[in-house]
Amino acid sequence: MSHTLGIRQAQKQKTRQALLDAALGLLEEQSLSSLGLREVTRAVGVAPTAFYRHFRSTADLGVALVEEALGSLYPMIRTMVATTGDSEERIARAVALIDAHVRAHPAHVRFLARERHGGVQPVREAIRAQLARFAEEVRAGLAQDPVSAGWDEDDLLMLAGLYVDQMLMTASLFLETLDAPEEERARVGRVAARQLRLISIGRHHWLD
Amino acid sequence: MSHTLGIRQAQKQKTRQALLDAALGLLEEQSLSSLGLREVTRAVGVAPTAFYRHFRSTADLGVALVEEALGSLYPMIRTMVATTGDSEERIARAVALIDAHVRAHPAHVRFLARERHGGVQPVREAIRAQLARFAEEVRAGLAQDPVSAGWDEDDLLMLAGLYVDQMLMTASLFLETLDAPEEERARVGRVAARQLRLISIGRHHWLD
DNA sequence: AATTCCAGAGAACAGTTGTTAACTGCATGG
DNA sequence: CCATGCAGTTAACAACTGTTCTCTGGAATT
Repeated sequence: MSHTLGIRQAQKQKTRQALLDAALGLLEEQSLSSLGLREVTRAVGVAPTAFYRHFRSTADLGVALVEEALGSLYPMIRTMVATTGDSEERIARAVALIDAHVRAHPAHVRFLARERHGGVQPVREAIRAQLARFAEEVRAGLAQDPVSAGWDEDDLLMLAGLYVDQMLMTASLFLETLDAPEEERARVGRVAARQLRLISIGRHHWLD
Repeated sequence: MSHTLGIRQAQKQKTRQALLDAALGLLEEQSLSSLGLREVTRAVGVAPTAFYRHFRSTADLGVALVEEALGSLYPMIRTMVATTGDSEERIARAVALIDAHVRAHPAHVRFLARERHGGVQPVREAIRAQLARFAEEVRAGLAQDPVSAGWDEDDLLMLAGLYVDQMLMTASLFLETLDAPEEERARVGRVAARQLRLISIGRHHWLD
């Protein structure tokens, strides 16, 4: 399946990845709509015109970053959905997973939170579409759960959307406490767990 | 209390407001971090240097916009908190209020959703601080409700935060359907109502 | 009526931006 | 081994940016 790339294609992909990484770094303190193409190439140490060999524009780069950022998020969602145990265990696991993901890929989380409502339409749309796929995945997972017996398909998707949004909000809060005292970070985790617990309780009594 | 401004101060405030309005308009298709000072003054029809008579920088303008945008949101929150009736009535009222607010002040909602996680730190901080005030207001309202008898103060604030976040998410979704068919907009409203219902159910069984 | 104040104008600055065209050198396929 | 392809370079372009300094006209103060 996997074909060894020629040294030419390999070098190209390496440069492309360097551009993506540099962009993510620069986006720590600005938004995509203010990210300049020259700025990115300068950070990589490559000529401005080289940018065009990989991307049509910075918006195009943004769409590529969506794939990268959500690509790293996808396995986490799968893990969360696949996790077994009672409600309380699953909640604790979920919060811990979010925490770990933010530590592992802070720039990815920042990018998603920032550009989800950001100023570049194609990027917003790409994020929306991918998050909808995630919600669908979560819905499928919820459908397996005996608690969901008798649930409407629409209601399951509604709940899945709530979970996805909540996950992103929590991730963003963890991000803001990345270089705050551990105590603050723990507080954020506790609040997030209780919010998930409240949603879980609502879920159990939905059909009353 | 109210002092009639001299024509000088009046003219100054008029220009300032024109700058704020122009900025909100320009931010429809970009983020604050890419908004140029010249761009804003050009839209108003005033010399670039006039900008400095009102704001130190575009970040400063952003903070002023936070006050404007949240100032228009505040009355809505008060109304929502003050609304009486059973759960179902209050939810319907809340969704209708959000809908009406998005129609009345789309640019304000866009600005908040966009810059809450945006690339300008002082603006993010200003929004965070004001939303915390809103959550406190909601918490105080919830505390009055008999349903909240026996609730922890922390848990009430946790719930208030959930409501505030949910309100902003819903407002942002309504915003995206501003020029979509009415059917789509109604669908968004129904999903938002069901999410609020689920949270409400969780609230009623929290102390079980 | 004379003086001070100050919102806004005008011009100029050094530096930045995206995009074009024509190039170079090296990996690749025939 | 030679011809083609193509990632990355160099140079130049007009347009734009934030910021400074100087100036002006009319409102505010005395």
